[in-house]
Amino acid sequence: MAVTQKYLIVTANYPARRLGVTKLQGISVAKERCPGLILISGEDLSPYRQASKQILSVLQRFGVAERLGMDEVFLDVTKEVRSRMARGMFASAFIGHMHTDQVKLRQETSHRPMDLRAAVTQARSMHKEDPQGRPSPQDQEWVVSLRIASNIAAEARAAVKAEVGYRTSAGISCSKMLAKLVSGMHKPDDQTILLPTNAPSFVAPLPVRTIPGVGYKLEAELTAMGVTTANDIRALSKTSLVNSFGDRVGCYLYSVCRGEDPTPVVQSGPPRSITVEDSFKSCTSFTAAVHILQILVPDLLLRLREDYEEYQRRPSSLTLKWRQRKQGWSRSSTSVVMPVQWAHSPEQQVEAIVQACLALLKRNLVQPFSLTLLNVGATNFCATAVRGQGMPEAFNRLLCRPAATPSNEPMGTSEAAGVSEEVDKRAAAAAAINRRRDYGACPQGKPMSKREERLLSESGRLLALPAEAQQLSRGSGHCSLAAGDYDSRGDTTEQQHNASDQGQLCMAELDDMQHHELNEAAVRCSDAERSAEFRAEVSLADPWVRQPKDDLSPMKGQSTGNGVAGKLNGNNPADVSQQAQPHEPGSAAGLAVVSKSDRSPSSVQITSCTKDKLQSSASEAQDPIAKCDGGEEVLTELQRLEQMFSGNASSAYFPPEKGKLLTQEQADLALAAMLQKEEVRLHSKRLLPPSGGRVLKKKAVKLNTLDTFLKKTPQQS
DNA sequence: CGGAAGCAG
DNA sequence: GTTTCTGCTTCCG
Repeated sequence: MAVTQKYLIVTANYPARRLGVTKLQGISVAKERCPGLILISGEDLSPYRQASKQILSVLQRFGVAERLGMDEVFLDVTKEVRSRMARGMFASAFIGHMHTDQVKLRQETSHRPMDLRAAVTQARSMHKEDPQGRPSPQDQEWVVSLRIASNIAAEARAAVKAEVGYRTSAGISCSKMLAKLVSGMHKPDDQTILLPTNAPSFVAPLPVRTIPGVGYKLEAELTAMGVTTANDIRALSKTSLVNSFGDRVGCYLYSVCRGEDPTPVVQSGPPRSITVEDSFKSCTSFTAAVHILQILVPDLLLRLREDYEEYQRRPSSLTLKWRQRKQGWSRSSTSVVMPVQWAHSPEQQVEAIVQACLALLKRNLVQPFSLTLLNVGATNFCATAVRGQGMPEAFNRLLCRPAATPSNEPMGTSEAAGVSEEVDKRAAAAAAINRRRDYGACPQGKPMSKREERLLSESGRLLALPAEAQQLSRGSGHCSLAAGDYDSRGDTTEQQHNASDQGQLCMAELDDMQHHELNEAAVRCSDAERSAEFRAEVSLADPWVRQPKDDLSPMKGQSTGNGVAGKLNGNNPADVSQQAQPHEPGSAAGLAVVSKSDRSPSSVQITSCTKDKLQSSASEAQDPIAKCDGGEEVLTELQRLEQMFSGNASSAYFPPEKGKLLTQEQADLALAAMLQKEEVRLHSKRLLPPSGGRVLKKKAVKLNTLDTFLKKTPQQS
């Protein structure tokens, strides 16, 4: 069995791999090698996200868990090891395969040179004897703690199997790098131990590419220097490594080639970004790009809604990335303040994002272009306010999530959304994801003909699969996604049907005039304006926001030249001093559990988080603002703003963001800007009588500052 | 600070 | 024929 995306195999189960099916293989090649191959569409990742979440929530019971991509987790079980030692619960034996220098390695595939496998699968050793020889006291301490760690790993994996149903593999050692290196040694469904004693000789002969953090580029650079193995790196001085590769990478390489890795396991929180993307052979016009965005954006919004339900947070930035045909791998990207009003209807939200993306695209590209990928994403998440907390009820209704309600209280109106409705939404979204297709592209990587290319760029319309590609999809039974898609399009217009019959599905042309207007409006609305609006809407404080580095780093500014490499993938080197020292014998045990599922060979996503900060910051944000009756109608925007402004409540609505507290003045300025803008809007719609200066009267001082503020902000252009 | 690049699965 | 769909971190101007 294999999972597909577009025309590629993205992962395959072990029987298929044995027959030569590999990751990122063309489906046709895979079918040749394995005619009976069963293909599963992997376009919708949500089942994998869910599975990953379940697995992570089990593993988290055993220690500090750090997600690595979609299906691997680092677990630091130091605490549990110590606790067991303190209680006298010593393990009588290792569980798993002890990796020693005697065990030969083999390369699993040339496709993935970084994967290490033991050449000879030893008889499964549940009670492997301790290594022979006379270990030093230090080594002996490691033996004791890693014996316990290997038992914990076995328990954790057993729990995953019992509770979620997946087989897993694990590596057990004193650091992330070592645990990871040996984790796949006895895949599937077994674990491998590496004693720190054996680390230097284990690492030395490895090709540099096997070292986590050494990718394609770094390997190439090293090779150019005549360095191919970890041992070759050892010949280089730390100074020369730092000179060649910079502080971070240089120090990391220096440590790692000696079998040492000081990077700590860092508890993973909720994702810091959520993105959706689609690739295609070609997209040459803004109109075509809009079609693609209209498929992607609803999916993004659904994921954001789910994220909101889980974490009560909203993103404050919208990012757009694209790849151009000629540029190969590189992606360009740009971002703006998230243009969405969360109180608006889903349709309005989609439209707002699509138009913002279009504006970004227009700012960066001129037709005709040739995009091969679009990615829309949300980042900079901020926690939302809690209902109540001294906010006016109108504000609560508009901007806040509901306060926790007692279980016996009847469901509110909007929150009552209902479980079935949620399920419907998810199903609809899955259908939407499955509507993703190759657009102008063909499966099997068949390029578009010149004529098709020309048609695409001339008409600005989107072409779908040519007839022969449809035939292929239908006939072979693979890519059931593509075939089923056509059949299930109940809403196709007549025009589309006709086009489809000719082998070219022209998706409905949008009303260009309408687009043009909307786009102009989007461009007119400056980022600063949207920013002000948005900040009012969300963000009291982000409970998961990272502490500013200064706070975490008492050693900031000090030298890191003590052999401690900065974490390659992300930590302040100073953190190490405050966490378990992986190389301090007996005090720590790193454990990597590599959770590679067999049931569905790929998975994703997050679980836990700490919410303690939310309450405190929310209560800090309380402000003695004018109370409103709960039962009144929703205020008009202008009234609402005025109320906030006159009530001196601005700071309540522009509270800490990313650890920074807006000053009262800044908050007032932002609020005043919103107020002014809203007045202009209402005037332009003739909803207000001409009465300039109304705002000015209220807070003359502030608005003087506002004038200078606006002058300094070159947003008129 | 935004965007590019590199790494990861 | 270097490709999928993500997500993270660091570097750099």
